[in-house]
Amino acid sequence: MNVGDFYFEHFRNFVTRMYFSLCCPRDAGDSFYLKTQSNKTNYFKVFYQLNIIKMAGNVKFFRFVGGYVCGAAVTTGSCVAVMKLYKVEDTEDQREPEKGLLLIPQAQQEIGRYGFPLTGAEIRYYANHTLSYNQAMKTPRWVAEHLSHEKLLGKADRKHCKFKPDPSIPEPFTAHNADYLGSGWSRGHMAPAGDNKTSEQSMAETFYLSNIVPQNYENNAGYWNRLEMYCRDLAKRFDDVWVISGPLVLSEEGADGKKTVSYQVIGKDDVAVPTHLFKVILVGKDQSASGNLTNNQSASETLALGAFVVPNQPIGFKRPLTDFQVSLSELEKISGLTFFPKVERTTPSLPNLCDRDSCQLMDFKDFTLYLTARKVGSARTTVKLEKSMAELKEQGIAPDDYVLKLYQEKKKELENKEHNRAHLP
DNA sequence: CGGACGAGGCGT
DNA sequence: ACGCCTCGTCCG
Repeated sequence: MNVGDFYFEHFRNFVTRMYFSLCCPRDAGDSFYLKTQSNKTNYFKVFYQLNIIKMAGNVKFFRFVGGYVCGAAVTTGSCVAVMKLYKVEDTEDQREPEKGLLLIPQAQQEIGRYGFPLTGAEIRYYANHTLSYNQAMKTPRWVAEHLSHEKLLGKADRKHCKFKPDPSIPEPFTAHNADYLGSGWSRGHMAPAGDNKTSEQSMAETFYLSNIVPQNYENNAGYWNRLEMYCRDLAKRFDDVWVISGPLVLSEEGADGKKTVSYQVIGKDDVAVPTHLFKVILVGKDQSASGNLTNNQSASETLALGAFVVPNQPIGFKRPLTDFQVSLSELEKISGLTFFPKVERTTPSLPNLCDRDSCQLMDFKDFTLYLTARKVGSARTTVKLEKSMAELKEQGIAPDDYVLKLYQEKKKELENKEHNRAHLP
């Protein structure tokens, strides 16, 4: 195959794909997608939007457009133009491979006459998180978020939120609360509620079951919780923190040496229970103020990345986070995902987050003090208040100044309240 | 911070 | 009478 044939093949493929993409049903998410495409694909956007609007439902017109694009490109005979189109194809492909397209070979038109299978894996956008859903597992494939110091301030309260099916997920593919309740598994957030203190709306959206996976109770409230806290802590030391989290079902090697993938499903919807959870953390410092570096240069010099795979089971305080760190390429291989595709993969690989930062989770003492502070702050009776403090003592931990101050303030408040109530007429 | 669960009120 | 929701309580 010579160079000309090579480009022609890709060009033909592109045009064919575009043809089908115009014919396939598209959901509400797609128009949003168009608005968010990079400048690189601008001309494609215009073409797409104009024609989808003007010619909706007119198959003949689609054929005409296909021919027009084909003819125009061919007559220019420009390799540059073809390469440009090829680039666009790449972008589109990566985004929604199931809605592929186009023209040509008669054979493809016949094969796709009634459309190709849809996976529902398109990217879904929420106020403060983004995800791709797995309709077979009834869980997300991955959930992405961006943390910053400012975004973590706020008073939104999870007590006002409820777990519920994501209204944007088709009913046959969504999980329900009943699947989880009494199953022995808790509803574990991928994008944590605690990352959405600034907005009741964005916090409420993290309670959609599209953002939830069946998670071991102790893991959820313990180790994974502390990992999420560490991510929020990173936002104090770095300008930007990007986090991508999701479930995994990893194979296990049996006594006979055969590797097998096996996982529980729960409820009438058969929600898949992951064997592991992953979290990829990318941090960056904004150096735009400090110099004349280009964006790319500054990015490559200030980014650091850590990838972690944590078993979906109780994990104590003895295990350091680094025990669960894996290389990005390793995680990509087992997850089937390519993370942060816009970050240049040069050698050597990105700086290790755990070299640039501690990767240390809160220890038992600090974590227990933190929980005690929460309980003291929310105590509604002096009995509960004293109980929280007694528990702390039982665990051999002396209250620090913060807990002590909180305790004394709360004690006064509750004593007054209870005294008044007792003397009410 | 992360969760579940039971009692009681409300609508059918 | 039953199911659903809210609230309060409980645990790590």
